[in-house]
Amino acid sequence: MSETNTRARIMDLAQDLLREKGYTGFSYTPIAGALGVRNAAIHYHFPTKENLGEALVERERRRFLKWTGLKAIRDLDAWGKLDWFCSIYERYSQGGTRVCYLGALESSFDALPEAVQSQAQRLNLEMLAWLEEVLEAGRQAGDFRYEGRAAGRAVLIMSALQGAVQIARVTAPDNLEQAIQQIRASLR
Amino acid sequence: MSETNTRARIMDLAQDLLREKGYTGFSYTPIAGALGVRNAAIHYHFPTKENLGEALVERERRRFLKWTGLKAIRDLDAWGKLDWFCSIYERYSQGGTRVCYLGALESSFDALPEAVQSQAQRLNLEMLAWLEEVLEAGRQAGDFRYEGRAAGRAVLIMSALQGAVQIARVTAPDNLEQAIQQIRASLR
DNA sequence: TTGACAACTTACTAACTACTAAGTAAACTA
DNA sequence: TAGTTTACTTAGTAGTTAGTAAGTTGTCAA
Repeated sequence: MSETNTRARIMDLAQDLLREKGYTGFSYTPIAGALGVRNAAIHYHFPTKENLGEALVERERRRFLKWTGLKAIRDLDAWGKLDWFCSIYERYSQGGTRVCYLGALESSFDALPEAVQSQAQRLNLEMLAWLEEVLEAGRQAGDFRYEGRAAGRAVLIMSALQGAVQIARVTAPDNLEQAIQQIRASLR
Repeated sequence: MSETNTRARIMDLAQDLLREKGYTGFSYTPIAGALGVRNAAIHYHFPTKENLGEALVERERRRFLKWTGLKAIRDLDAWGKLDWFCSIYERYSQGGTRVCYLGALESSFDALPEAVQSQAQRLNLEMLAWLEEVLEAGRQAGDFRYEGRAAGRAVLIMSALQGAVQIARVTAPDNLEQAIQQIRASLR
């Protein structure tokens, strides 16, 4: 009865449910069902839903920080970095069936427990800060062309990606690609 | 015991709750509490939550179609129309406390009853279609400058506004204004 | 081989969810 | 003024939610 990776499997299932139905829309029972395990087993690994939610966003933050620290990413030029950032959202979208973490959490922010709110806020700020730096450096290197502050441009691009995965899900999956093309076009 | 506008007051309260906590995060009880009325009174006006949700989005669709049909809006130039569209989201944001209808609904789309899904989809397509037309006409008139299809640009702008009200709520309310400035800058 | 521990189980609980049936009081209508 | 309708009420329902306490079993270390 070892199967120590149950914890990780819970998180993977919870992640999918969160990004399908939102934070208030997912519960322990379907996770337990999919894992062939009782409800209380989930509570063994994550005593409260707040713990699980926090762990989910924390893992995503660790992943983002790990990736952005990688030489392979750091060595990319400005366009390469932008493409990588957009590809995160293409993966989130999963062909128009899901939305991104922040989109799923932020639209029901007032219903989130405090620990989840603060993790979501931190992930948001970390992604925004990284993107701002890429945009600033890219403009200075002559790769990007845009007006105004890099911080504002970062908000625009991240907002557009977050909004586009949501809109793509209810209209056409292709709309995410449309948005990404336009983001690229607006930086030339 | 007349007070016939209870129906409208229910909708107004439900609207606020929906845009604070999302569809699955709001329930009849707090609405009844705020109105000083019993739970069952809400069910008298809206038998099911699906009915209430549908009525909410339908009303928003009617409003959007009414406004866009108005001479005052139709007579605006391209920049004026764009500004009006952005102002919808400034109103939605309410100083960074709420999100827009579509953002609230789309991020938990798989948890919505069918009637609400289809209303949300229709509102989305109607807004996108209107914006596309404005962008196309604006480019032809020489007001806007951008590359690629107008439909793609419409997705970009609407995605950005929808995402920005969400991001503004958890970071800084000012971020919506930053995004709007950048939308404008990217059309010049 | 014993005892501690990890990873569960069974069997619950309290609170909340959407929803309903039956009754009531005031207003409007024939 | 009798009957109908409108806008509720009281008093429930069944289902789901997050969470808990106490017991069970396999693994491993001393």
